[in-house]
Amino acid sequence: MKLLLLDSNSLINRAFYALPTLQDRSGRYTGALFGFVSMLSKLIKSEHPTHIAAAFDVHQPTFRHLKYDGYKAKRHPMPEELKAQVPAMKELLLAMGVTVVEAPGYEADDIIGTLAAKSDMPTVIVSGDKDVLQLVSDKTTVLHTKRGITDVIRYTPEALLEEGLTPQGVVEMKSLMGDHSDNIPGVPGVGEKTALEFVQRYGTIENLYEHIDEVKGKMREKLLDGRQSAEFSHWLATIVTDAPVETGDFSKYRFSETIPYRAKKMMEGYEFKKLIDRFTFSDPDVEELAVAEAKNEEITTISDLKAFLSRCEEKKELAFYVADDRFEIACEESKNAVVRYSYDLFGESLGYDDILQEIKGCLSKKDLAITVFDLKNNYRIFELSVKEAFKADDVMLMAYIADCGVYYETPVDVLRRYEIGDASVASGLLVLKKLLLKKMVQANSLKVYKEIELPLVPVLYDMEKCGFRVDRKALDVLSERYSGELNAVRDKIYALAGKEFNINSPKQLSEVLFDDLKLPTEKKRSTNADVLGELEDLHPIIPEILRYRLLSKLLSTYLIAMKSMIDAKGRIHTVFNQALTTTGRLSSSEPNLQNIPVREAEGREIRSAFIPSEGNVLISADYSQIELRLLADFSGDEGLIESFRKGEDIHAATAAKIFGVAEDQVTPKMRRDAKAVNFGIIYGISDFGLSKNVGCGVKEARDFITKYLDTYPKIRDFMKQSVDFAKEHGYVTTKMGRIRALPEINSSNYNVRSFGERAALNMPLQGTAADIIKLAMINVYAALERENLSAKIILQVHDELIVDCPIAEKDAVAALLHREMENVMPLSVPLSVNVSFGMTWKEAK
DNA sequence: CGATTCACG
DNA sequence: ACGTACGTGAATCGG
Repeated sequence: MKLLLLDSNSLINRAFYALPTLQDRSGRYTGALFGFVSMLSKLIKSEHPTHIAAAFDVHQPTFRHLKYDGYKAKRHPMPEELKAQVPAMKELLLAMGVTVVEAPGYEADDIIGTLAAKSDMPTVIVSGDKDVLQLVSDKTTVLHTKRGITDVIRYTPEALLEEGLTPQGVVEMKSLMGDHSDNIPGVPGVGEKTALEFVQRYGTIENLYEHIDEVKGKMREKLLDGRQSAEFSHWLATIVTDAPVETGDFSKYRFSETIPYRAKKMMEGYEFKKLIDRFTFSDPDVEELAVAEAKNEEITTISDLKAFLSRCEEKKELAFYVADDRFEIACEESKNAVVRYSYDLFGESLGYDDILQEIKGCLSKKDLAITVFDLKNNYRIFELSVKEAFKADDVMLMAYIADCGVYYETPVDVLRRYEIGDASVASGLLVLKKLLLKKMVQANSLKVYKEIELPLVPVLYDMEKCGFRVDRKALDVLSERYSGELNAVRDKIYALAGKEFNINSPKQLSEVLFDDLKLPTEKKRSTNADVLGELEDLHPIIPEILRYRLLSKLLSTYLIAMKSMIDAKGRIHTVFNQALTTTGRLSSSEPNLQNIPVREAEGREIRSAFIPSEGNVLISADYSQIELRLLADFSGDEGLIESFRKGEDIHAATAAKIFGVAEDQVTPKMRRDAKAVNFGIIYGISDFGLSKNVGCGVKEARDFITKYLDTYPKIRDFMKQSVDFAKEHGYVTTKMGRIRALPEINSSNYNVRSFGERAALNMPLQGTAADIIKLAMINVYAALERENLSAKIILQVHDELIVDCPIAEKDAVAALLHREMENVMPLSVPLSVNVSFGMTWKEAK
């Protein structure tokens, strides 16, 4: 959350004088508009405000002005060329979704002062005037446009202090030195230098006059003569914080970086050619759809509800949404039923369960097109068995596929994004369904939704419901063992440091290491394992700290937290988020079962607490090198393809080739380095990143990469083609047509652009792997059912499936997993799956 | 609530 | 001259 407050009059003035006189074809003046919008585009990019208020002056004589005759009267009159642009600016801002705020008789800075005072989010004020510096606080920063429109200085309390001022000091300064442009008189004969001196010494003018005896000579006379003027100036210079503007509900100022399409039309009218590219605009189809705002109809009786639902059945269309306090139902875009529920003990009004049962009755009806947001969660809401899991369109998944890269938590988020009124959610879902289907057809990604995401929903629901059996006692034993050792290690660290401190605090730890113990550091005082690893031999405290970190991580994240999530049946149920990652992977949370330790021995022990159901065995089936195989397929590189076809150890084979030795001459280090390069390629390699990972110089790393790309020349072409495609189209895709938008790829910022280039390489590989395992899950699930096997998929960890399998089915299921997973999609290299068994997850590896 | 750290693929 | 591997979630500290 961030609030951006624009001192619009000041900014539009800056813009006007900073730019030459511009006119569009029809002769309208556009210079100030252009400058203002250009500035705004930069602010949006750099600040990412969630709320914006553009404050404008509305001059009207009020008592505040009348008290001081001549106030503002002397201000330069606004040139005609600028005057005409002010209303045009307001119109354009409104079109862009920026709230324009005015209050008769109040200046823009009074409005800003009020909003800044009342907002409870971080606030950034943008102005060309220095008055607003008095509003600087820990919460509020000021961006002062120094010269032109691009030069800004950011004022925080600290930055202000460096100029020798406090926020209040800004007011005190003005009271003494005055401000010509604002017609604040100040004390005649006192300039900036003197004023600053007094303010630094006395703080306030009030205090200055209390100690006026300390001021000598002519200056004292000037001050005494100007006292009244100083006090009056003080009053004038103080920005008010009680202007009559909306401060109760800041949602009025909400702003979305997706700018309404009609603003684009307006900008085109003003001929802002390049400037337009700096904004993201909403879909042009959307606004015609958005016209129809649905009528809401309150339903209060069970018979009305029944009637509405049977109408839905007639229309063969049903969209619904379950909220905290109500259900919403619709069968057409123009009408939305709202059914509020209450907890009425006498059963006189509609209760949650009554409504739920009524809707539930419709779910199994044939020929009824159901639309919801987050289908899997709706299965849970209706407490459905897996058999009852109904078919429906899921707008959350549609938006995830059609509008990739934007995370939508609620249907309201999607409705807002498409400017569709959020007052009627269920009918809004119908509008969205139509729109998003169209988008997917245009983008060629409908298949991903229909054939991957949607059929995956009941599979995931079943997995979540089933859960993973956990041996609570085994967790207890580990907790005991690790917390005992943790205490011992903690004492050792205290002894070595010579004091007690919070080892969990990176700040305190770095003070102990780099200040108390004087361990060497190159400017970064990070305490992460990489840095500590380099210091390992320099002090005996380092290995203890690493050990402490390891143990406390295991305890807090995997032992204590995990235990609290075991249900009455001794099982843990994760939640798979299907619409979150930018690549198409799933994510797992509450708890995350996709990051249970495996790499280190101690951590791996935790897997021995994960066990099969009674009478079952765990089966793990993981794809071997799936992303590298996809790299081989995508690039068509013969060398890499050949290695996979022959079933070679790919890292060893790579090492042999890039180091030019026979395969039996490959040392472990050579294989390790080759493996790092293989991974690096998948991540969108950089010499620096590789050098850090391998622990060699950047130059050596560069040589590695060159040798690698000479060995597999088509990979070089593939990398270039991927980046070129992304630069041209602004997105990349997987083999199945899943899309990731990559606006970063054409950024003028090197770091942002480089990130885009790496993501352009990585996403098609990681995303296609995600598509493949999702398809495999659907196929495995169907095959298990078809063959009447009662084995259950219980977990997916990106390239691996865990199955809870009756011992009698063990061999059949293993064969099934091989068959379904390896034949999910034909590639120019084989997909290879390793299957292993165990009575604990640790054994099944 | 952001930053840091570390667990996984 | 710049600062870098891709994708996640959870615990913890400290403002």
